[in-house]
Amino acid sequence: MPITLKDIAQKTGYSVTTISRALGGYSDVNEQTRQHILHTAEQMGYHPNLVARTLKSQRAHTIGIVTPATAASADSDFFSVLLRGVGYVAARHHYDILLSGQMDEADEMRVYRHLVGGKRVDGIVVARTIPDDPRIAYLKKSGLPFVVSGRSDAAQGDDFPYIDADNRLGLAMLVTHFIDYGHQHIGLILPPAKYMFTHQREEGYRDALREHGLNYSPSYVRHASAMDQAGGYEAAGELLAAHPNLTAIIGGTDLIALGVMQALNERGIAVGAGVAVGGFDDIPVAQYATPPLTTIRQPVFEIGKMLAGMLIKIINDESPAETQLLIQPELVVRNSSGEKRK
Amino acid sequence: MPITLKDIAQKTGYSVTTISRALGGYSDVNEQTRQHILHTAEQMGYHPNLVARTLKSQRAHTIGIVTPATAASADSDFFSVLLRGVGYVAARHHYDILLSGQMDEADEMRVYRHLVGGKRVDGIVVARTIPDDPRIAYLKKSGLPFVVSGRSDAAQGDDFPYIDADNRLGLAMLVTHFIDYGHQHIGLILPPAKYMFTHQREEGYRDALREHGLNYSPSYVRHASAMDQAGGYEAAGELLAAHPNLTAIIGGTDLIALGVMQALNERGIAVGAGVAVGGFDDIPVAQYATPPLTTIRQPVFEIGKMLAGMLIKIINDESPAETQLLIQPELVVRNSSGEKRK
DNA sequence: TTGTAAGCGTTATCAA
DNA sequence: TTGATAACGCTTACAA
Repeated sequence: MPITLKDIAQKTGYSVTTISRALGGYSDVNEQTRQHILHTAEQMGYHPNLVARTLKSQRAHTIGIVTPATAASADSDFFSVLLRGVGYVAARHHYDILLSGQMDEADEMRVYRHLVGGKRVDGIVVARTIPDDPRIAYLKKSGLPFVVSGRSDAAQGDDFPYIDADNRLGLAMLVTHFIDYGHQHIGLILPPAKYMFTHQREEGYRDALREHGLNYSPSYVRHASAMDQAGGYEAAGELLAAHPNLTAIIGGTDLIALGVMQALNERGIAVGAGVAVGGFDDIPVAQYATPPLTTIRQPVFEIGKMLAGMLIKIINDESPAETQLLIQPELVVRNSSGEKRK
Repeated sequence: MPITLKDIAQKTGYSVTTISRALGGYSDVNEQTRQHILHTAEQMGYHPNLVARTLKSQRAHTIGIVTPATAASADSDFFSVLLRGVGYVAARHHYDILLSGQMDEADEMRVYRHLVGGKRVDGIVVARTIPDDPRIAYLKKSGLPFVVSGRSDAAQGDDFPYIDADNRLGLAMLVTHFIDYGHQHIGLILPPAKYMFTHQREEGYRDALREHGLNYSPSYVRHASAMDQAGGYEAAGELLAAHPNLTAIIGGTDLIALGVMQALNERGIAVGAGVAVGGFDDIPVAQYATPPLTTIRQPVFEIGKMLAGMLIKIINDESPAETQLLIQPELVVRNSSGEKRK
């Protein structure tokens, strides 16, 4: 049913080789011949078989991404926006995106091998790093170009191309903001410890406290069981019970912060005036929360675009100007901060 | 660098054919031989080249989706969630997803030809239909399996596999709810007319009014210039200026409804008590709006899952039980409805 | 039980 | 300027 070079060859009387060259725009084809071939191909509705072309050329013009097992959950917003950014730039370079899904987390390395070994992609985008990420170790060995959203282990130098929001700085900015607003007892509810950015945000918390001469109390810090509102709600309940003296609580993500707000509401504590709340990410919901949520904005869509640009350059041996980028996030103050105290 | 069947053949002394059969689990291979080959393949780190396999077998185990040009905009939530649903089921059937992006809307048919002609996908999911959708006409001709989120033209029978939320019913439910709450003058701000679901929702509006013996006034209906908050805001301004007697306004999507709320706030009209507002879609933001937004919930993630299941069945000639599904949406009453009037 | 050979549709090398 | 021929890595008749 689909038209091949052979079909055009038969119809025009030329060899497959000549058809290929005419369509490929090579100079060593008679102009008349080319016109005839182009015209015939057009009217026959020819479209190259990209599978065959990829097999031969070893170029797929495709970027691979593994969708996280959590993709069905609330957190998936981050991934969706990143993907959109990658897709935006990919389309403009005529690259496609191959999404390979995992059934569960244990499945993840299998999917990476599937993607790398399958030869259908020229490069891979890795998202949501964990400390000492095995995917990165594997990709380094594989030789396939890849870029990473996030870092994996600063101690080991992170010697691979990445773009990361400066999570440490972001959380430090938020803590500094609350200190500036007169808070001395600031709680923190972190996402699960497995994620790399969790540690970076925690570090920012400690750094900012130290910098302002405040005491760092480990018991002010808790991990939510999951990176969603329910996790934040639960952890906030525990934290509030243990430390009624807290005047501000930071959620390690906006969803966690929404859970914190929920817990406060339930206890009749006014968000802002009673206990100030801050989040991280600036998801769309943040500005619609009641009160609107103070948070740290990171440009996820932009990061996706930059990742794709970087990866495509690497694929084409163009060596991008920067291969390790730390993006400065932005403090967005809203009413969940309450009034400045003094 | 990557290991091929040939490499294993050389190492073991068997022919490529035997290697292929041993790995493929065929019965006509000596058990000892198979063990030896399996073991060697394993320790050499063999992974099949899926490009070659696809070229030979004409099966890509991949589902194609074209990302809309609007994917960078606020509306893209719908697409992201649908994609997640498709991906969820695809992964469980060991199918991958090939995303092909368009640069702009004019580019769209080119991308579909690219996807169909390229032979890298076994089927395609189409989203966000328009009346008389040319993509559907093209896919029908192409012979490639496809499923559609949405219908295209009821008059022509929509003779293709689809799953659609019952938009007509959904909006009728919403109108009926407002009528039940005592409203007689209900405005409607629709998304752009190019989308199929816009017309279905408008139909639901008219049907419900008629059913309850209320007059349908075309001037109560406006189209937003875009399917986002700004579009809703602008159109609401015009509508309110022209018809100060309206006591309820429905946004054709939640984002439009948020724009309506913004316009009301600006005029000092209380959402709910002053003018009731309703939306459609139940995006996450809806429940966080102030006041929370009454809306119609459609199970987009579920629809994505069902679409993938249906498509994979069609690909495998399993003829799914249902190929044309209308999903009943759900009315979610929140405070933007205000109190029941009498 | 194993091997030879052809073919999927393309591109590249080499002659003519 | 054009055409045979081989090759990309795999699967599958068909032989042996």
